[in-house]
Amino acid sequence: MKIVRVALAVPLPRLFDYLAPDDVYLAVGSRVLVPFGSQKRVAIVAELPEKSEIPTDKMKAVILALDTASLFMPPYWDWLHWAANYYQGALGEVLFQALPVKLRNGESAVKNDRTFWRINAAGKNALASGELKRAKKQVEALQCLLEQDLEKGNNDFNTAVWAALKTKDFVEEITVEIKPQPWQKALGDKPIVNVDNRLTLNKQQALAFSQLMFQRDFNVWLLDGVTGSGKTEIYLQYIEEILKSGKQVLVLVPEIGLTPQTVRRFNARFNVEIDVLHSNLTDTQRLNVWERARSGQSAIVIGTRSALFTQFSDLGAIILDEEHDASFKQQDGWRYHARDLAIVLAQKLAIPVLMGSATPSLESINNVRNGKYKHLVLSKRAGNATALRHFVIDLKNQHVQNGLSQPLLARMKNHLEKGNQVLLFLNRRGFAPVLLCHECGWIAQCPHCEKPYTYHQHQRALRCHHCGSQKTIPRQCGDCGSTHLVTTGLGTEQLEETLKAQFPDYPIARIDRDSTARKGKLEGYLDDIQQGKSRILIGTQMLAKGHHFPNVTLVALVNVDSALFSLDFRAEERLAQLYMQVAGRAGRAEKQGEVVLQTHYPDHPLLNVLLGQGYQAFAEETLRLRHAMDLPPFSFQALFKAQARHSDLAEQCLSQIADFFRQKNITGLQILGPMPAPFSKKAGQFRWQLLLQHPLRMLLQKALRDYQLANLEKNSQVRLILDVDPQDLS
DNA sequence: AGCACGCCGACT
DNA sequence: GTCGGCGTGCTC
Repeated sequence: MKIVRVALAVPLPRLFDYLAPDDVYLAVGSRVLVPFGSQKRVAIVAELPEKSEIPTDKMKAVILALDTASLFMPPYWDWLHWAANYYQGALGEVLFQALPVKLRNGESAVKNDRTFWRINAAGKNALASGELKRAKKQVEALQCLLEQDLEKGNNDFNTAVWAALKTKDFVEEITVEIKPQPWQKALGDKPIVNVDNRLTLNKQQALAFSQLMFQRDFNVWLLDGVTGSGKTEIYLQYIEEILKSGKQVLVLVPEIGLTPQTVRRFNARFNVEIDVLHSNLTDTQRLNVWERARSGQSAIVIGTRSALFTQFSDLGAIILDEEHDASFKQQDGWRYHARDLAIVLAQKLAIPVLMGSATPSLESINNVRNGKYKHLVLSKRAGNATALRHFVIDLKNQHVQNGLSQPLLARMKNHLEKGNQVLLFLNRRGFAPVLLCHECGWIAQCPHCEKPYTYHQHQRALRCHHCGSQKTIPRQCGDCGSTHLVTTGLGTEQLEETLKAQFPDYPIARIDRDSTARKGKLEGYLDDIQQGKSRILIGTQMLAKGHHFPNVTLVALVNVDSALFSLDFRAEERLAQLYMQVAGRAGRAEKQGEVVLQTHYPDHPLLNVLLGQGYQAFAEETLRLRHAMDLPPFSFQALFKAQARHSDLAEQCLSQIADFFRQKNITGLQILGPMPAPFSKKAGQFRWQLLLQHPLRMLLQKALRDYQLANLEKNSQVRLILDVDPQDLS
């Protein structure tokens, strides 16, 4: 008997040893079925050790080998180990997440046949006789089958429809053997690219393109181009070159960016095999894409964050659009950043990464400065959109109605009466309410940390989220003595109510996570907006990206203050990115566009830099401030989050961890907290957090490894999450 | 993460 | 008497 060390899909930071007969071939990276506790589970062979610490009589035996070879190609295997280590995830969780669901559940990885539904004579008769007219979907399915067979699990009808047709004996299952053929072969005599769709590059684009062509090995390129400057055309022509060299391309886009238009543009340009990984694929379809990329059948794979785990037989480049977008950060399970992981993968594969943004993250701008990334700049806009006018409304001493000032209401009225649409943005990401004086703009601040206190309504208290100190709510402004103190922030529903009362004649669309939770809802709303059925649009971040609304002429950022004084140091950066995107929304067509910002701080220096000098200047100024305060990208962070039914338990758990790091006495390590999380109580759970910060990534990593090795005793009533390089401190 | 074990309240 | 609520502890 030999020993196999396997990884399981459990969040435990260890591997498990099993016995296997000597004559069973088990490759590292292949799957096995093992008994685990009272269940049978799929595991991945991680190592084949000589001996085990576990006594032989305690070890169980592998039930079955599921693969004859590793499911992970060597560079991907190394990369996933690196990722598990860096993001402090359990190897099992990481490896399993990198596989399509069907493979996680133990289904066969090699598919050499495909099963199709085919209509039979009885089905044709049924269709002709109209006997099925009550089962609309079944009729539709049969009609599709008249045209062609449909693959099982890879079509637009659900399993219930097929089950019904099968029992009525109207359809048959046809199994066809398939021989995978590389995409070049599938292409045949057709050219890779439809040349007549290709746009001519302007001087700037051509310069950027020739730089890209000049260095074809591992390089990270930041294509920094304003909206409409033609980033996509560069991507397309770059992809063309990669394809011509016989290699495949991975295209990563933000969640909101994977629209039918994007896919259509790729399909119109290229004749090659393109696979799209979007959120409503079936598990069978996902497995197909995985298999096709791995065996070289697809030339291009387009997808969101998780598409990064597609393996390719011969990948030539990774394109990552909207590099700054928050959706590249996984926010549950093991919390990786797809942009950063893509770069590590590209390095292992010795291929280039091309990422683009109109508003690059400060991390990336800094990486350009220190020479890690190469900068490509597109500053010229292709079209001739009319210049945008912006207005800052000073909220101090204004009559404000649920966050809406009179000048804003007047401006809205004006635009609406001209027949145009109005878009109101509420930026609630990383939101924590702050107490401020409506007359002079004074903010209640912690005297020790010089950071704004967070207003806790139910506790009737102000609390500092840096040092944890607490204070009763003052009745007067600390500066001018006024008693008119207000809290920043309101919700989209509140805003909708107020606007309904103000503008009863204009239909309102509210677009946020809650109102668009159901599938297809967002698309419906967007259609209504396009057709002008909604005149006032209220939205969060979702509405800012990618959509083009030609009749929106007024865009207002209702709630800028909470971003200017957020606990999260990235809030200003996000506001600036939102502002730039929003500015791209208004006035794209012939009509004059206006952007309005409401704030108690019209003189805020960062706001002035952004509005007066643009994003680049804003980024430089903000980087200077981050540098002065040792914040990322000039330091590295890890965030521990604890949740428990009792506040004390969560706090104690983090205190214990904080003590552990304090005892280690690591030079340069800052230990901030434990402090209550900005939303300190959610769904009956109390949330606390502890932030670690170090100027050197390596030393922070070492500290985290020491912590994992120490294996501190933990209370099972506390849920503990570790977020390496957190993007969101709230 | 699952799942079993175990110890208390409200049901036929 | 027992069905099932979820706290606790373990998985090679």
